[in-house]
Amino acid sequence: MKNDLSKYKKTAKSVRKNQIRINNERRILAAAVKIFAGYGYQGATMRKIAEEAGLPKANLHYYFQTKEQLYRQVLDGIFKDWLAAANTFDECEEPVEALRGYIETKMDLSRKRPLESRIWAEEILRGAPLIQDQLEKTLAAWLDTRIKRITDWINIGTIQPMNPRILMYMIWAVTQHFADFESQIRALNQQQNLSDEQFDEAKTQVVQTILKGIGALD
Amino acid sequence: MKNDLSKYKKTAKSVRKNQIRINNERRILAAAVKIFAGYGYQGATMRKIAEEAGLPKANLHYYFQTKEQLYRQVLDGIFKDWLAAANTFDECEEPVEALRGYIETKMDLSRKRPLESRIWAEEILRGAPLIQDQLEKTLAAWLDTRIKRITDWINIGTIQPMNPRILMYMIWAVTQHFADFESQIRALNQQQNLSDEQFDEAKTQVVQTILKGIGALD
DNA sequence: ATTAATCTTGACCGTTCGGTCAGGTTTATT
DNA sequence: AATAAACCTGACCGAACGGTCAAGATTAAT
Repeated sequence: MKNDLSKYKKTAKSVRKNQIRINNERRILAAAVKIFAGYGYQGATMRKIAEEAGLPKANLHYYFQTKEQLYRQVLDGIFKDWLAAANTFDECEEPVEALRGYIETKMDLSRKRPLESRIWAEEILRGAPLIQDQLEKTLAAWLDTRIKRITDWINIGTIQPMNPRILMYMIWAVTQHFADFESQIRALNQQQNLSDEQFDEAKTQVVQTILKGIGALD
Repeated sequence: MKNDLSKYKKTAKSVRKNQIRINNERRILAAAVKIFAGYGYQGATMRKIAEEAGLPKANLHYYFQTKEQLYRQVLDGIFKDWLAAANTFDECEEPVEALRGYIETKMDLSRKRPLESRIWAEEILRGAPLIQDQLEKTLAAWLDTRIKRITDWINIGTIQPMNPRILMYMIWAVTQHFADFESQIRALNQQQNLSDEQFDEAKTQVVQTILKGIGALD
């Protein structure tokens, strides 16, 4: 009994971890997102991340053995968010509303989490050295099932014939552009970030243009 | 006379430069494009660029005093290409053909010069620290005049009402995506880069979707 | 043929990087 | 109260970075 109890406690602890550990890992990861997004993987330094987190540099290495491991955990978190947003694609049976919902969710994600979008973009830009597996397996599988859905819509004549894969590329490109190229958009908008109203207008126009462009509207 | 002659020769020389200098600067710039595109500004090292160019590192510093100056010249070259492509927008009076031509030119540029596109994208991603001026002045001016043209088309009813600025963002986003996210597209295409046929299909669909999306087709 | 200008390069320098570690402190367990 | 486990951190390390420089080699001008 004594044995069982201690075993149970040990397991519970290792699963739920210590509160200190939970807190510090969160702080470090949040700081890492900011610094990786602002400077890129190579430009980011453990010193800058430590400063941002308000912790000594050696402490980072206590929780994350190497810079690469810290970066991997940041990427993992981003990928999970990405997949969560991606599943809004399946919430509607009807093509117009399914696509509209997905595009709007992706736009909202770009608006609310631009840093994460930029980290992802830089990783792809560098040839996706650390996430190639995830792209080739998880993302490819996700894309294949959605392509099948779109193909069904085409076959029953709800939307016009086209290559669904290219449609998804277009959606990703446009929605993520508002996060990844934020500094260019700002420079072309009197050095002001898009206001909520401007962003809403963009969101509406993006949805309208794409849906109309594939013959799902009008 | 002797004085005049020597002065003239000096001027001619400094304008046309030496053949050795022309050659080596070209070699170094070509190597720099490859390395900056592959590793990013911070990840690129003068050593790697020197190896790629087949020259000793110290020689790079003879032609380009600092890494930043070399990078600036690379960016300048890219910006010039960008503007040259951008001017195809003005070649046609008619909106459908003007937009089609511009989109196709941008797609071709992504296909033929993906490295340059990626360097540009990374610079924007990092907040455009070195090209903010060019964005706010040259690019903003270019965009404004094209927005006026599109607005005219809207006012005479050739294309439907919308925000031309957002249309341009969408065009940039989609066309550059095929260069900037090439490694993601490859991972989702059985680890193969798009074939010429696949790219042509993408080009056609991008043009069709956007033009139809703004009510310029069908 | 001589001089001047340009080009080339191995060796070197100060700085900063990611990462380590010993030894102290705090927290949890018994 | 005592012991163990987890946490903290200043000081340090080898490697790699951008950049420099002196001295020699090559090319151009007279």
